[in-house]
Amino acid sequence: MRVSLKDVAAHAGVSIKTVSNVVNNYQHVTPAMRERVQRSIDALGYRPNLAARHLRKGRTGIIALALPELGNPYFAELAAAVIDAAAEHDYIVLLDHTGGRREQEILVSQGFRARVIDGLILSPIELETEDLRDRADVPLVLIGERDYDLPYDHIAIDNVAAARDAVRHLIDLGRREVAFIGARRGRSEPAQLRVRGWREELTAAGLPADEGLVAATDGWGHADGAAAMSRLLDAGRRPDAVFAYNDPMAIGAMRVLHERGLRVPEDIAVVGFDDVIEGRFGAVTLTSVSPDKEAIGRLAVASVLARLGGTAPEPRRVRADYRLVERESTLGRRPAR
Amino acid sequence: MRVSLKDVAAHAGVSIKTVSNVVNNYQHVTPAMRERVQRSIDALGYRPNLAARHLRKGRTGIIALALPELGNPYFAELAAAVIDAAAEHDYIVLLDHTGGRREQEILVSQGFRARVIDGLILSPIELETEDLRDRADVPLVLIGERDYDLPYDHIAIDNVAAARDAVRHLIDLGRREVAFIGARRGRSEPAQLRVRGWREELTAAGLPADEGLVAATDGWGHADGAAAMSRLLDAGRRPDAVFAYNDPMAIGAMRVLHERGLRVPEDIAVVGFDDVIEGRFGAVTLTSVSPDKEAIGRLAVASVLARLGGTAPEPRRVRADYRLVERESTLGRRPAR
DNA sequence: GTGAAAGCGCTAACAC
DNA sequence: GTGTTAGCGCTTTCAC
Repeated sequence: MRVSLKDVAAHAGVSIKTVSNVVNNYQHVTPAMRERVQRSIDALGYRPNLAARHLRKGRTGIIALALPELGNPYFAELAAAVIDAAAEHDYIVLLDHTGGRREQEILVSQGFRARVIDGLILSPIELETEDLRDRADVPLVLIGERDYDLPYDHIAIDNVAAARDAVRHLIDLGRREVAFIGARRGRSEPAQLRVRGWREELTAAGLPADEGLVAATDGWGHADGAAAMSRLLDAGRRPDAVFAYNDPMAIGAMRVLHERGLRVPEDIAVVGFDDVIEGRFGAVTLTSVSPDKEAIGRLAVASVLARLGGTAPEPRRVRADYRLVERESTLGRRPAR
Repeated sequence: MRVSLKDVAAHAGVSIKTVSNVVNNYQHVTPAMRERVQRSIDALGYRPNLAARHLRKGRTGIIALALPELGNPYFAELAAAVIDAAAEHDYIVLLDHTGGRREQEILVSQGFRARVIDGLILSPIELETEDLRDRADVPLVLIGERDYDLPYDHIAIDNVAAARDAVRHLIDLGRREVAFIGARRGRSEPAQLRVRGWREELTAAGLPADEGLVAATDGWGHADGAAAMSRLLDAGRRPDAVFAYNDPMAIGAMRVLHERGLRVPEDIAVVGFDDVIEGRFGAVTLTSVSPDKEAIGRLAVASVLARLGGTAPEPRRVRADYRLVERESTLGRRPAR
C-alpha cells in the first residue's frame, strides 16, 4: 500500500505538519529535524499524492498542449519544446491532437477532453473567433499562424513578414510567376496571413498576384501538396516558383515535379515553411522559413504560467523570431547544405 | 467560484449522495428525482472536480506515454494512436520524451516525472533489464524493439522476422552485399534484433554476414544515417544494398548516395524501417518495414488498463503485425507508388 | 430510494 | 519550530 504523510510522521515520531514542511521545503525547519524526517521518507519510500495536493491547492501542475497533429514534425518539435519548458517550471504536459478539426478544437478549448489541467496552449486551425467567446475557466494561450482578435495571449512569428521574405527571395532569384500552395477552401483560412504576404510582396515588386496560381487544399500534408501541384500543372499552369504553406506540402509538390521531369530549382524553385528536418535530407534540400520553435514553446509556457500566477499583463501578441534558410530548392546544387 | 456537489444538493433540496448518484449514473434513482437533480446541475453549471474524485478513488484517469523522441514521425504517429486508444476508455495521455537516454528512461520508469499517473507505457532505447527490477507501483507496459526478460507486458512486432523479410527482399532482387546501418556502439544495443535478423537471413541464403558492413551510430536520425553511409563509403566499401535501422537513417543514407552520384536502387538498393510518411515522397520512394502502429497503440493501452483493472493474465509478449512495403528504393521507378 | 457521516492525503490557519 | 485541526470535493458504507 501507498505510504502517506501520516505514516512518515508516525515513523519519524513527529507530526504530519512537520513532514509536510520538509516535503515542501518550508523554511523554518531545523536541519536536524529535516534530516530525521528525510530518513523516514526514504526508509518508507514516501511519495506525495498529487491528487490530494491538487484537491487542496486547486492546482494540478498539468498544462495541456493541443496541436493539430503530431505526425507533422513541426508540431512534434514544438511539443518537445513545450514539454521541456514546462518541466523547468515543474509542470507536466498533457498532449492532445485536434486533427485541425473545428469541433475538436472547440472541445479542447472548453477543457472537455482534459479536465485536470491548470492551463491550455492551443494551436488552432479551423477554430473561429466566436468559438472562443465563452470558455472554461483555465487560462488559454494561442500559438500559431491564425489571427484572432480576442483577449488571449497569442505567440507566433510574423507570418506576413515571413511569407514576404520567402517571396522576396524568389523574386530576387529572378522568378516572376510564384504559385502559392496550401490556401484553404471554405470560410476557415489558416493560410490567410501567408497568402497575404505572398500577395503583398508580389504587388510591391510590381508583379501580378495571379490568384489562379493560388492552389487550395483540404489538408496540409505531403499528399495535399502533391495533389495541389498536380492540379496546377494539369490546368496548364507552369509557374517558375512555388511557395508552400508548409514543408510537407512543399516536399509533396517536389515529388510531383520530379515525377514529371521538372527540375528544382532550374525549372521551378520551391520554398517551404517550418524548416522541418526532412527538408534537409531530400535529393534536393528545401529552402524554408524557420520559426524559432524553442522560443515559441518557451514563451507559450511562460505565458500560461504568468496568467496562472496572476502576474500577467494585458493579453498580448508575442512575436517569436524566424529566419529564411536558403537551400538547394532555390539556390541549386552548388552551395553546401 | 466553482460549484460543488453540495451546492447542487442545496439547490435541488436533496442530499449530496443523491446528486452523486445522478452524476455517476447510479441505477436506483427514480426518474423524477434524476430529472430534478439534473435540472439543478444544468442550472448551476456543475462540473465534477476530478482532483477530488481521483483522491477518493485512487485513480487519476491519466496514463503516461514515454517515447524516445517526438521528432521522429514514427513515434509521433504512435503517440497519436495511443492518445486515441486511451480516449476511447476515457483516459488521457501524458506524453514524455526520454531522448533515448538511459537516466531519463530510468526516471520515467520509476514514475519520477509524472507522479499523477495510473499506468505507464514506455518505449525504451538504452534502458537495461536491471533498471526495471525495482519499480514504482503503477503498471508498466513496454513497447518497441528492445528485448527484455522481465515480468512486464511487451508489445512489439517480430523484429527479427521483419528484418529477415527486408533482407530476403534484397537478396531476392539479386543483392549480395547488404550493409546494416544503425547498430549501436556501447553495451546498449537497441538494434540488436534487427541486426540478428540481418545476420540470420544472409546466413540462411548462404551469403557471408560481413560485420564490416555493419555501421554503428550514436543516434538514429537523418544525420546519423548520412554519417554512417559516408563512413562506409569512405572506408572503401561499396555494398549493393543498405538496410537501415529506421527510415530517417535510410533517407539520410540516400541523401549521401545522391550527393556521391550513386543511384538508388541501381547501384545501391535501400530498405528502411517504420514506414514513415516522409519515405513516400522523396525523389526515390523508400521501401520499408511497416509496423501496425495503430495496433501497437491500441494493444498497449488495453494492456495497461487490463492490469489496472486487475483482469490481466500473466505478463506476456504481444506481437503486432507488420508488412514490408516495397517502393522505388528497391524496385526502381517503374512500379507506381 | 435517499440521507448522514466518515475519510481519501494533503495544506494552511492557528495554537503552543 | 512544531503540533492540532479543519476542510478541499468527492465516493461510499451504512442506516433509515
